[in-house]
Amino acid sequence: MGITKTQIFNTKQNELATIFKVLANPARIAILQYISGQKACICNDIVEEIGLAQPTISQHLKELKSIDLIAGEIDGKRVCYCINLEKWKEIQDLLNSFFDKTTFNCC
Amino acid sequence: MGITKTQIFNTKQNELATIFKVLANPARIAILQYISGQKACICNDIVEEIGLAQPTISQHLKELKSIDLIAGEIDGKRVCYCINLEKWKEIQDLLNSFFDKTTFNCC
DNA sequence: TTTTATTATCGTAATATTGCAATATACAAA
DNA sequence: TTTGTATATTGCAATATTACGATAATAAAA
Repeated sequence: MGITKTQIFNTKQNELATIFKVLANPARIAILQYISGQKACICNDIVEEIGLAQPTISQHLKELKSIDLIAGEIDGKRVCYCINLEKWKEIQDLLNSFFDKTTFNCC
Repeated sequence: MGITKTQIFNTKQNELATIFKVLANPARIAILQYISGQKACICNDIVEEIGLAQPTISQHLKELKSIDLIAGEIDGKRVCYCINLEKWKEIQDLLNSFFDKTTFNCC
């Protein structure tokens, strides 16, 4: 049905899945890598860098913002997107916790 | 278009996205947690445990198998799914490497 | 004010994903 | 062999995602 039965699962499971979903796209991975690689605060050279249309990039940025992975700072007519370090580390910890807790094998 | 322009991105970016995509579903998270929580080798009590139809679970298991996150051992008419510890840790390392390399902020 | 540049939103087309009923397959037990 | 049980596959309906053209919104520059 294309719809996920979130009611069946607990909050943590759904939260984890949501985070993974935001990261589950090479364009968004590339955007994150590009933003983090810049020393100065960079705006939408991202569009030129990535090679997707401006509305597409804008939409991907919105999804990254939806879990606070990045933040946009308005600078005149430009917007500067930066990685939200606090959230970034929080998510890394959350994923590691998932991987560590799920490491026991049954065979 | 629902289709991702993978040609635009490099192998590592696509690989990362694929891994995230497999994990981007609460049912698959729950399956992994359930499998790893069992001391004995557990088969499809998963269907009963999770609360989705058998074909649905079977499909999710197939996706988890597609990146070797789990392996299925045939035991008579039953199949025992276990976490592939080696791959599991490999993926955890890969994700940590992504998070570590992408930690520099621009603002 | 008009123009230009930057970013966001809307609408839409194409493809992907989720979920399940029906069915097929494989194997063990009777 | 037949029956029952466990798992996989197929086919389909519903919804989600990806991408982009057109357009709106915003702000600086002319």
